[in-house]
Amino acid sequence: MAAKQTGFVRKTKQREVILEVLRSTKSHPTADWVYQEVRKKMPNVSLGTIYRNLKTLTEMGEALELSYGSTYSRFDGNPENHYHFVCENCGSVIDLDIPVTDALEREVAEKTGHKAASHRLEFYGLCRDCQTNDSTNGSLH
Amino acid sequence: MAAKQTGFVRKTKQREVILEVLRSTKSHPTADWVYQEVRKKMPNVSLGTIYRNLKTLTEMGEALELSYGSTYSRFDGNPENHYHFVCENCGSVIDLDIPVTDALEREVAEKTGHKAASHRLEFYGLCRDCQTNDSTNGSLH
DNA sequence: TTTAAGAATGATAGCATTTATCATCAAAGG
DNA sequence: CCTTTGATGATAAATGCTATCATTCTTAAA
Ligand SMILES: [Zn+2]
Ligand SMILES: [Zn+2]
Ligand SMILES: [Zn+2]
Ligand SMILES: [Zn+2]
Repeated sequence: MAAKQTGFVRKTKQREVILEVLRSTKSHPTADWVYQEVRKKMPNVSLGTIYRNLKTLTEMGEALELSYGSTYSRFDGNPENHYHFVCENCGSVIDLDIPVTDALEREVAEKTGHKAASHRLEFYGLCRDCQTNDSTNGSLH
Repeated sequence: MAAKQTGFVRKTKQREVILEVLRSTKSHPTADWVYQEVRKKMPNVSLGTIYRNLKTLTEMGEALELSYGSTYSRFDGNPENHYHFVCENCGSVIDLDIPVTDALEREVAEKTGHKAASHRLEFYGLCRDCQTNDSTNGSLH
């Protein structure tokens, strides 16, 4: 579950491009979206390589894996902890510029005895765009 | 995606037992765990019926669907919003008795313009039990 | 620069969870 | 009792991801 047992991590062109693609967007893309983008630069890349490297990058602390809903993961090229807003109309996942409060973790430790090392906070509702456009149901991409 | 188009929801023995089982535990079980439990009372119940009704119950506001990680969903028989602690050692999901702060949603609306209708907060770390037992890796159930 | 070790890749098969299908059953209302 | 139609059980299928493996490529030592 941690890094490989005896091996080390080699630098590959594939992982480089994958990280490049991941950092080029704020859309918190799925593995398949990354796959399609990477294929534009490396037509022969394998989907398995995408999954493999997204996992490796996450373990290396270069990316975050998000999972809203149970069907698929999204990935985040910004590895620093931050909060997200998930629009229930258009499906977009938006970074929030509000401070990460470690005070919450202390509160949990004090009140419950469970020692939190991290926390995750997400908001669900209507994003700014979907409030003005009164479409009943957005595109969801 | 919402309730069925023209129909209505009938009362069935299956859904009754499923909700009963879901309310009988605080372990935030998976669909398969619910399935095994319901089978003890209704040996011929179908797994499809479990999934179908867990979805229906969630839509009815009688349960919550949680998704930590991307492999499977957990369900919560307590439909009121509350926060969870996920132990990274033993895998258990624990209800937290700390107040739900709607102030966070107001802060998001003020600072970002995105109108949050709900939010979700999870903590990750070592639960109380796993701190005292210095096992390197718990049972994960 | 060559060489050897083994990590990473591409291709593909496999797996686990969830959803769709459909004939049959049964809840609700008259 | 009878009709309507939502719900069920059994099963197939879809989805998202992981495992496998022969081959390729990275790395560091010779
Ligand atoms: Zn939106
Ligand atoms: Zn983000
Ligand atoms: Zn624990
Ligand atoms: Zn709970």
